[in-house]
Amino acid sequence: MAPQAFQSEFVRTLHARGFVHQITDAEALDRASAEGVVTGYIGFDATAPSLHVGSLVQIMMLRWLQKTGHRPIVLMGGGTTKVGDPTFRDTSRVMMEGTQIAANIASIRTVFGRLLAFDDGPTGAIMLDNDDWLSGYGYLEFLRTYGPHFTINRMLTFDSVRLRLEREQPLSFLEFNYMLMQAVDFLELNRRAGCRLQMGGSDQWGNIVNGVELVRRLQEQQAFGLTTPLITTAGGAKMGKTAAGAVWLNADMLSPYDYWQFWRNTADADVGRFLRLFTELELDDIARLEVLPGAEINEAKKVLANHATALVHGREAADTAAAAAESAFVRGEVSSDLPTVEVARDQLQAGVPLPVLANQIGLTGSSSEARRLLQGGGLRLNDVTQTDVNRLVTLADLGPEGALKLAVGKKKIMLVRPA
RNA sequence: GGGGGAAUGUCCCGAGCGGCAAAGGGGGCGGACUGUAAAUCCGCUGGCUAAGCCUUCGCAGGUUCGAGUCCUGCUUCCCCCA
Repeated sequence: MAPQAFQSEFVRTLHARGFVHQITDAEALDRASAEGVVTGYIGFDATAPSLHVGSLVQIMMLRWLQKTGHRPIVLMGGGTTKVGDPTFRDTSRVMMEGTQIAANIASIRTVFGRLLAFDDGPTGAIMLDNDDWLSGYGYLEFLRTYGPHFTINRMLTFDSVRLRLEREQPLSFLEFNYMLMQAVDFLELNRRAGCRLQMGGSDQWGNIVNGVELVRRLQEQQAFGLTTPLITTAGGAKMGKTAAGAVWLNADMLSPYDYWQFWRNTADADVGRFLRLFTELELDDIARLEVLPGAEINEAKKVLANHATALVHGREAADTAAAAAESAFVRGEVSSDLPTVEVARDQLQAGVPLPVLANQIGLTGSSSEARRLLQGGGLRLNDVTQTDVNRLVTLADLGPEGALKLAVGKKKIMLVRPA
């Protein structure tokens, strides 16, 4: 079916913006979306206190779902996280404690408040936790109820299982059951909230299909699955990893400034694709931006950074980050919006070896790393490249604004103030 | 139950006759060149207020001046036989 032929705004939009990898029954989903409100869900792991940009594609789909007149469900995997999703993982995941999981869910929840409209209307978003039903099942009950609907023969054919076995890596029985739990999630959501659509990354296809089938068998109703392509950078790398670690969505784990920088540093070749996926700009505008020649493409990257940051952190934080970047990179000024760390005045009075200070404020991962950077000419104090490992930093290094600027490379910049 | 293999730097893959902070890649970071891009070239890629000290090769012991390397036991995985 050609993209233009889609009747529903929902399917048409996702298609046009590059979200769609596979759909279980595209025509039927399109029809259902054109006829009325479709309730759809995406499951999120609760292994960390924040989601990262790897989940952003999924989040954007929930936004579009709601924007185009349907109802999104955010399903937190409180129950499944106790088991650990083995899908396309080489090694088993560690099991997590309930209290930790609950804390993670609470933290993740804060991000969704800005991204989706949670209200009582027909398209109001809702958030659920699969622990609510999964932990309630008794073993025999679960086996009797759902066991008959799955065959080992079939389960072994799913790539997620097959590849693990082929690579001769262990797959525990616990993990093997993961796909059953995810299928049951879909069923429960169908019963509780009339959910008919599950979306996810392409690696979730097998799990999603299982859910679609379970709903069809037990509810005698057609359900849909939709997966996104794996989003990689033009360099072929999985998206969202930087030296500093994952690109978190929670501001307390990655500052809006760094988040803005992440998008600003997008490779030329990725700009158009990312604008379509991670902003809600009109496609016509994006088409204009992505073909900007040479260095002008940087304007498109700023637009991308502004919009992407505004979505997650708000307009104000995005503007602040953009302004800080402008002053730091374009004018080379010390901006108070740069990440700032306070250091005891006494310490500066006495003098601190530069590598020790760099490590102390978290600019580098270790003082040894700082030393190496220093020797390689990669560390600057107040914009002057330093090479002396024994350089002492003192109060004399403070600038007119009472702060000193430490930078690793061109992009990792921090301010130090005495306290 | 019996026999044979495997586990290496907390990103990954992977070499390693008893002298090892441990070859070589990939990835990442820094530098040069640029446009806060890509490509290319060069450097770095255990920790420590550091000419020194400390910790690393699945786990626990042992032999030795000295163990990733040899011996014993254990754990996990793979293969063959039953």
